[in-house]
Formats: sequence, C-alpha cells, structure tokens
Amino acid sequence: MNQNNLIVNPNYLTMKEVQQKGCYSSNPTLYVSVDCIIFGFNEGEISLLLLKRNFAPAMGEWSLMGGFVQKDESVDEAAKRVLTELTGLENVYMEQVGTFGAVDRDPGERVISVAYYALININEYNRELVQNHNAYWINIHKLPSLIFDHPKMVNNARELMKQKASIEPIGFNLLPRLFTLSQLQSLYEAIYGEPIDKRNFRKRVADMGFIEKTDKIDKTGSKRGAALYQFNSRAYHKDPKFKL
Amino acid sequence: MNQNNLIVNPNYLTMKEVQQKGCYSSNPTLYVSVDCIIFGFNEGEISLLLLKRNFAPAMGEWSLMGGFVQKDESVDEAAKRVLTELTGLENVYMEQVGTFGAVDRDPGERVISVAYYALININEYNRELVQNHNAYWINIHKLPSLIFDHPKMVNNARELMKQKASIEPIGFNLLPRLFTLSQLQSLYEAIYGEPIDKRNFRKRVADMGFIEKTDKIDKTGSKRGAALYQFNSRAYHKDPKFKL
DNA sequence: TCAAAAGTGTTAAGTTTACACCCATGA
DNA sequence: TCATGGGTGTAAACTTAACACTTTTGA
Repeated sequence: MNQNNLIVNPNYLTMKEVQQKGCYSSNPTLYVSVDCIIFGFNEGEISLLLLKRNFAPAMGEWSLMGGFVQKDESVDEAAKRVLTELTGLENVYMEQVGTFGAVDRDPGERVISVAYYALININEYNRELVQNHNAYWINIHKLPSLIFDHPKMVNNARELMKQKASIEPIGFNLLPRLFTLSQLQSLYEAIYGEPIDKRNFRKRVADMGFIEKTDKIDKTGSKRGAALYQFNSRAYHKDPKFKL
Repeated sequence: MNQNNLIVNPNYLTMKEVQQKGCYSSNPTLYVSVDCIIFGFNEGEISLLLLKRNFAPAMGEWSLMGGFVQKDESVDEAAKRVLTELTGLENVYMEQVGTFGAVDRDPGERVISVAYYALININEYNRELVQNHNAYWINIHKLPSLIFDHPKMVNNARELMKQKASIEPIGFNLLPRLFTLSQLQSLYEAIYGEPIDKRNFRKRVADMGFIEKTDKIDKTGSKRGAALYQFNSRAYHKDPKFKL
C-alpha cells in the first residue's frame, strides 16, 4: 500500500499533520473478520459445518463460523483460531478463498471478511465444542439460506476446492488415514458432482504411485472386504504429479 | 463473521457492554489497503507498472501502487480507484489475487492488504499521472527489489493470471483492439514463458471462432503485412469455450 | 534479389473414454 | 446359493504435438 489517496481523499491531512501523525492516520480503520467454509465428507456426501446462530446479529439464522481478526494475529492465524474454536482441531488444511468487502455486506457495521475453506475428517472433531456453538453438519445439497454474502463465499469455496482437488492431493484431508478405493472414488464423485468410471479411476490411482495399498482390509463396506490404502506424502513430494 | 471470539478474547466485554456497544466493538479495527499488480505487454515482453516511491514510508524504494480502503467504498472499488488514480483508466479488467495479513507485513502499522491484478493496454494510459506518481514500466524479468510482501503479491498474481489467461479470454486486455496473430502468439508465449508452435496456435485460434479476421492489414510488423484480428465478445459469450 | 515475417496441413504420439465380467464372502 | 460390493484390461475416439515449405514485399 501507499498513501497516494491522500491526494484525492477529501479528508486529507496537511504535510505537517502527516509528519506528526504518520501517513496512515488520515485513513480509516475497519473491522476485519474471517469466515470458514468447513467441508466434511461422509457416506458419499459432502457437508458443511454451519452455525444456527444463538447470538446477535442475525440470531436464529444460519451462517458460517467466523470471528474478528485481532491485533496480534495474522489473518491466516485468525482463520485457524476460529476453526479451532469450533472444532478443537489444529493443523487443518485451509486455503484462502478471497476477501469480501462490499460496504453493506454486514448491515450492522463496516466489516471486511476474508473467507477460508477447511477440509476436515468428519469423524474427528470435538463434538462438545460444536454443540456449544450450536453448529451442525448440513448436506451441501440441502443448505439453508445463509446470512450476508455467505452464500457467495460458499460457492466460491466450492469452485476453488473442486479446482484444487483435481490437481493437488488435498482430498485425503476429508478421509480417514486409511480408506478404500471405493471411498476415494465416491469422494471425488461428490466433489465433481458426476460419476467416474471405476476402472479408469483405479488406473489413474495406480499410475500416481503414492496412493499405497496397505495389508489391512476394510470389512465394513462389503462382505468380501476391500483393501485399505493410504496417501504417502513423502512419495508424492518426490514426484508430485496428481490428477484425479 | 460472528463474534464467537468474544468467548476467548481476553479483552471481551460483559453482556451489558455488548448490548450497549454492539457485538463489534470488543474487536479491533485495522487499516485495510489495496495493492495493484498492473500488467502491460509490449514488444513481446510483459511489464509491471511500479512506483519509485517519492513519499514515506520506504521512500526511494520500489513498490506496487496502492491505497487505503475508505469507509464509503468497497474493497473492489478501492482497487479500481487506486488504478484510476495512477493510470486515468476506467473499466479495466481486474481480479483479486488475495489478502496479505501478516502482523508485521508493513513495519509502520498493522495494515492488511488485498492485492489485485490489472491488465491494461500499455499504449493507453495517462502518462502525466504516471509521471506524477513517479511510476515506470519495468520488464517482468528485470524487477527491482520490492518493499514488504509485494514480491509475493507479484508472484501470486503472475501465477493466477497465467492460469486464468489459459482458460478465459482475458489476454486481449493487454493488446490493442486490433492485433495480428503474431502479436497474440507472442503475448501467450510471454505469459507462459515458453514458445508455442505457430501452426498449432493458429489452428486453436481458428477453432474458437470468436477471434475474427478483419479486412485491415498491419504493415508495421512486416513487409508483407499481417491480417488484423479482433476479439468478438458477443460471439465468445454465445459459445464460451476458450483454450490457448 | 533477398531478408524477414505471414501464412498454411498432415501425421504420429499420447491421452481419455467406453465398456463387462469374474471374485470373495456373509447372510 | 445368491446378493453385494471388490477387483481387473483392452480397443476406439479424441486431443495434442511435431514438423517445413511457400508467399509477399520493401529495402
């Protein structure tokens, strides 16, 4: 940034004032918040963790989990903190979606919000925290109306996640450490919103080389049992070519 | 956003205070700025319009053009305003790159900055404004050291622009309205940083159908003269399949 | 007359898609 | 024994990449 808008800003300061107060203080400060689009995957369906707000503003309505950026934390850190407040999870895969800065986006005050999406294993979060926040997993095809510009945030996050998941191995964050190829395929079918040919899918998985078969068998999904696989991050980084 | 961080923020207010002051005021406000990565294209090379700062902070150093978000404008509008301040141009193609929010990114004050890239026709801008701002076109392969996290902003913008230019017809914003296929190819070679086969390139252009040959000839680039083409936006929107 | 950029098709290689049956097991 | 999900290969269609010569004209 710089302060060239001093020149055109009708509230500009004199040179003396700038020297006294620094070049920043002729400008306003704003609330900055973060909002989290939290993806989970279960039984072939993607869900979002949403709040049924039991606090103002917009009490009683549905929203993303969010919070304000504090003085002593980066925006990324704020997003992580807010996610941890709700889920108890640390070291979660998160990516910035973008910043939403319309003047009236929050009718209560001028707030600029930076949206992030997170991918979590839907079986591993702190249920008590989630309950305390009055948050629920909602199937992505059955979302309620969301407050403010949260619907736009969700759409952008879905697009971005889909795009990213097709070229980088981020989908594994939505699965348990060990998963069957049927689960993996079903995840990608949910992400893309379309069916995938089983043989072509398995061929691609095999060709990548870093999705490793373990000697463990999952017997819960079928009588015959399916081999459990794991993502080998080290092998991926040696030859990071991903395409699903 | 919501104010759940009231619960963990050590500076939280009592319920009474919240009701009096609203749920926002327990949180800090921050400076929010925008920074513009302004791309131009000339003679087969991409350049950025950069400031040699003749004002504090970081006087004498190189930076992106930026400015602070004001109370009465959206973040997008701030980015447009700042671009117009420097170039005199309106209705410029701009896209948000992302938000940079490290606590110490600006050593002078806590400032969160939203980066945008802009694509402009390097022949059409207000030279006087640019001169007044002490701004210069710098070849992207010969960039000076930039202040703060501006190098990261530039890298992210380049990546994003490259990605976007390959799937959407945004490159035309860097060219005159009428251009030769050699110019277009040279632009894409500059964007991708690698040579493109001429016959394959022209085949793809022809297949798309919305890059139209005009009856005008450019005689400046060769003795023989090359046909001038134009991008037909209407035709593109009828059948928006782009790939270069 | 020649240097310099404009313009033009075909073939091989690689990638993607479509497709159907047998296997192992628990109920 | 049979219903259920697990597991496997091949051929056709399509896409991408490689490649070289003729044209025009001003200097």
